[in-house]
Amino acid sequence: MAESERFSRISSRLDCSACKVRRCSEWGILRGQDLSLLDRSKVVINYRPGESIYTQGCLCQGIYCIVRGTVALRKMDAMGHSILVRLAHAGQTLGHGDYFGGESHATSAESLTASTVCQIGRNTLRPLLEHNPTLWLKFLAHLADDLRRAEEAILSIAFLSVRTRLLHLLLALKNRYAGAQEEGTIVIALPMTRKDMAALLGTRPETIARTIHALESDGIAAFSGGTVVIPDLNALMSEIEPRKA
Amino acid sequence: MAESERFSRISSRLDCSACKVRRCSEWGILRGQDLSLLDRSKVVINYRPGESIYTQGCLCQGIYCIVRGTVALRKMDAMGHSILVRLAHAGQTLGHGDYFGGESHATSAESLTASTVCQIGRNTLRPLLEHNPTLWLKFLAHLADDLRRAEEAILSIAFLSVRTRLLHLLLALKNRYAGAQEEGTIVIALPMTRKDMAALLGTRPETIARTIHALESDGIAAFSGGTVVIPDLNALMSEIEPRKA
DNA sequence: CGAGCACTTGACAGGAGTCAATTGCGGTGG
DNA sequence: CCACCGCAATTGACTCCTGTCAAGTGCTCG
Repeated sequence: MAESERFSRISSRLDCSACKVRRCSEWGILRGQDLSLLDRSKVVINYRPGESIYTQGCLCQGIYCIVRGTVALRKMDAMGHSILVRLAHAGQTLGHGDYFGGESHATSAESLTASTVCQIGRNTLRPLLEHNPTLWLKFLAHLADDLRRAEEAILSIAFLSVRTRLLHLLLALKNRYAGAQEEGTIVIALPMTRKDMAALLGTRPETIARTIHALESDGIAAFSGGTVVIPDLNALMSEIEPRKA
Repeated sequence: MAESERFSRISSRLDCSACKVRRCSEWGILRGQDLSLLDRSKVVINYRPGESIYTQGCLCQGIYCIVRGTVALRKMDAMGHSILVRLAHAGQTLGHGDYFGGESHATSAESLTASTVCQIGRNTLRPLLEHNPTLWLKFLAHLADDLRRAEEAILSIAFLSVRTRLLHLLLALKNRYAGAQEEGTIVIALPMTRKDMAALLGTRPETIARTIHALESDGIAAFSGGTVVIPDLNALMSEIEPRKA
């Protein structure tokens, strides 16, 4: 592949002070000395689709910041079953839970698209936290949000049908992956396979395929490869919203 | 009830520096000024079984530390379904996720047994965190652990049968609620109702009753009201452990 | 004693998992 | 250029676990 010849694992230098995604992330509050320490110490790594960023059970070396691309966090149990815990996007931080919680990674991170990730090691992180107490708060807020989402995922797996969960997923994907939309019609470019959708909803690929078929029969959504067209968002919404008792 | 006449909502003073559970909690690192600030500022509240400590959606006023008793954290969705997110025991902290993550509580806390809880308000917490950076780390580690457990709960609901999940639950309860055991026989005093066990496993009370019946038929566990007897732990374990492929 | 709740049990239906076969697509190599 | 391989996706057939509805029991409390 021509592109693979041009691919370089370690990026040429990226300037943190000019980094757009930094401002939306935990690192947005850094200034002066701290910012230049971050800039000097970080390691910028490029990943191709499907490549592993870190692996569940392995030693946690630091914290990762996504500059570009979409990353999937997966978790496996003892029997080899695996779920997709969540998707992470540019500007978001990875591995903070593992870094603060224990020595090893509780999940695996895999780049879904071509991605660029900055790795911030322990020795960099420590002085940054000492100089910026606000940074603690940022990570706490992030973790608290992760926890809230995980608890909501438990509720949704326990009580909602696969069909309803899939509709919720489409709604969530719309906010980030919706393309040009014409007169109320919504077009979403799915960032993952059916298999991953199944892993995200805690079900199996076959069930996803069947549910997709049902949605198409009902005219709620039309799937074609990695693209979904939702002709009428209201129809989708009205099926999601809890009926009054 | 005679006891209810003696019940007092606000406790007479408890001395933090003599508090045994404090040493196992986040507050164990506090010394001197900070410790006496905590001691002066905390509010000690007693709860009877079933009483609410805080409610999902309400404003988060601070952080809670359990001195005595067992507390259930519940979460409800828009349709009124509710799960029991986790149990919390003496020495554990409540509400830290909500305090750092947002303005309102993402779960409700309800005392299952007679409990005593210390409330630490925002104005107390702020100076404590400023003087003790380690405290940040403690809360981060606690949240990271909560998150890890929540993710494992998702895995278990998605892939394990109710029967297997119930066995896992018994195993977890054994560590904390197992009473006097004679020659390998394990006796557990359940701290909750069947309904709560169902809410903890993401299923319904009827299914719990049926699964309990099946376990008794198989001689794995004998339920009698709030007591479980497990005659052979190995039989239970061998059903849980993943079979080799 | 009656009300209410926790728990149990039965009958029943349906959603979702499993196994298996088939199709379609993209990449590889001859 | 085309055959072949591997993987994603689909579809069918079938099972059964689990939720739902309903009735009944036993206990506690007022």
